[in-house]
Amino acid sequence: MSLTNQNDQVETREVCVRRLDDLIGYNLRRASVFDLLGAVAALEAVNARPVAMSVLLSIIETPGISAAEICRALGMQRANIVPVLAELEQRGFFLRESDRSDQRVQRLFATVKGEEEGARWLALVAERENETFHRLTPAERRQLRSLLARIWQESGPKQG
Amino acid sequence: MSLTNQNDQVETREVCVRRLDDLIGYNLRRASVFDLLGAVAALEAVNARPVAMSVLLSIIETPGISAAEICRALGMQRANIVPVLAELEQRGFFLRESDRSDQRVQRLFATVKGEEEGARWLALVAERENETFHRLTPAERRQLRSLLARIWQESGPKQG
DNA sequence: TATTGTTATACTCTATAACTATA
DNA sequence: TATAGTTATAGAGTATAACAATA
Repeated sequence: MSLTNQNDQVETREVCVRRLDDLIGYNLRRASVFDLLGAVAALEAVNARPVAMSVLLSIIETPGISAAEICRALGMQRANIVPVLAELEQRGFFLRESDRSDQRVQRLFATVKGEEEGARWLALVAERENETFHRLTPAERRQLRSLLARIWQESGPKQG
Repeated sequence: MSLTNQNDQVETREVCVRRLDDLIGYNLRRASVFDLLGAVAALEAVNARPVAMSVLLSIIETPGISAAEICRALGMQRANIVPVLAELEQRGFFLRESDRSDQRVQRLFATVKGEEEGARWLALVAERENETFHRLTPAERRQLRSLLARIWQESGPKQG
């Protein structure tokens, strides 16, 4: 027991940080910005932004999801989803339906056009990722995704 | 030869993207934001921001580096480093010295106080990373950092 | 009292254009 | 002409406060 704890303690301090490049967070940020530039470029052809794609895919993947639920899932503020939804709605990608049991919430459902467009956007970004991560093998990409998911997922509603 | 190529082709398409969560970039972004919140919180106690830390550490790690060189290394605009340097200079963390052979450039050198503060900031952020990445083992953290570094490093001056 | 959708607003970060001085 | 440092400004992205309607 105590031996195991001791080993964990030692292991926790095993990662030595001497320079900026040693920080995981720094590399995380640089890689994320690098990737984001690619995603923005890939979505330019279809007049979309990464956040809009995330919102549309949330509606497609969870039919009937509400705006507030999307915000909680994506980690964004309720106020900021309003113009995003307005544009997606104007382009005919989803419909709003009042919840019968709770008049406050609007249930969102993707149209066929919205489903097609969302799938197209996702494919464009996924294709671009082949370039962005061309230095990594498929196995390395899967592992990277798995490691990243473990960092932020199940982290609770508010960072922690 | 052609068999190898075929296998590579197959491998490139092996990573299947059906949902938003399948995108590496999405997980990259979420993990980066999650980490950044921690870094910002860790640096609040010393009145610093992540970018200011990166700039100060650049000066410490490369004595005599110029502002333009820092910008190229960190991937930021020259215009945006001005207020960052102004604050670091005002706090006495580095000195400017005109380059003798080129009067346009200023060589930047950290003071002892600046070196101490930079090391302190780095330690604070590194300590925070132990929380941020507590779900990953030390080996996984090193591998993550290695994978991330390969994504953005040696990517040329302008994304690619 | 709490939540949804919304508006308005502020703040941060980043991007662009232009200027000067030097090369 | 090209670059360094600088200024001013514009644009995203995100955050906060408040509101009406509903629970």
